[in-house]
Amino acid sequence: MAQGGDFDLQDFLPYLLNQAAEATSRGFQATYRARYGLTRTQWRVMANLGRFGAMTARDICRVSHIEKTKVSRAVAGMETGGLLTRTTSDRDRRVENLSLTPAGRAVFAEIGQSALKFDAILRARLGPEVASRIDTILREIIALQAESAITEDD
Amino acid sequence: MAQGGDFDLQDFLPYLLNQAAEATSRGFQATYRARYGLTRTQWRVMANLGRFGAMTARDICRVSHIEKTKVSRAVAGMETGGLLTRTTSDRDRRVENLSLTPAGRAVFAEIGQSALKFDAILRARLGPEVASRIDTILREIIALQAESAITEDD
DNA sequence: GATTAATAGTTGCAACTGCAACCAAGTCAA
DNA sequence: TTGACTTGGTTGCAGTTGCAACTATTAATC
Repeated sequence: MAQGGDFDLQDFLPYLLNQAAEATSRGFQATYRARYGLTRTQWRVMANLGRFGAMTARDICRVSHIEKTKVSRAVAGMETGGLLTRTTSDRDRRVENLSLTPAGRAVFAEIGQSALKFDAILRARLGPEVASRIDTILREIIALQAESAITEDD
Repeated sequence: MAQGGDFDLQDFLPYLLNQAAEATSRGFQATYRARYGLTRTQWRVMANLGRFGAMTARDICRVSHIEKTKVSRAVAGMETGGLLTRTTSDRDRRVENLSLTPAGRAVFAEIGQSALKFDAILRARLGPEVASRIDTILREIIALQAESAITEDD
């Protein structure tokens, strides 16, 4: 029976995923942070709006699994930065419809292009076989966790 | 030629990695945080010390790519929590040798065991083929980024 | 209609983070 | 030795985060 002392962090899947995620994210961060003054959450919000058009904050939370308070603050910042506008819905005045301004769309187009390039370089280095494989696996992992939180009661 | 507007966050490798990492980490976080009051960095420091015995803060930074200030603060907290001791080296009085106390080793053994279990469940769900494959790929990605930061100059 | 519950979004707070600046100790060279 | 440089580790600060508590609006129940 395995003892806790046998545990090696370097083989722990959540740790490996974190390392890989941080390694790749760090490189791209410069693009949206230094060059456009966006936080990561802001960039993600922008990416969703750029992709899907108008959405509510709640929609963004759903599709990208970001905390609603993070989205709230990101949206506030982007609004004052002139990147998006919000209009409260007539049907339900709790709801706000978010959409990128022309300026916001322009920024999205530029960062999006950098992102495509970045992704392509990354995948080129991994090779086509691995590059296509990794997507499937990662999505599987994400889905796994969504469907049921792992409960370990000692 | 691809335009920035074609960009889809859901296919962006850094994003997928982040989602997968967060999904898996969140589940395990409860174990070390709620149950033992450790931060993630503290848990990682502990895992390294538990695995390798005495190390310096600098060593920990090297092997696990954690910022030195994070390590510094984690170590301080763990010391006041009675989980580790530091003794300044005689040869070089800048250096501090860190090692777990018996209490620290006990906690490590328990969390380590939970971690092994957690990892096993995760891999079981993925299936053996994927589980073994993902390690290789992730390590490849980590190594990629280490050897050379991607530079994209528009 | 009044009461209760649910939902969209915000805010306060305490903790965590990253970066740059810092201190103390050691090295190297003249 | 003195000075310039490196290195191990800490600290200050400004920004980000997560959680719980909050407001405002709508829905449900009686």
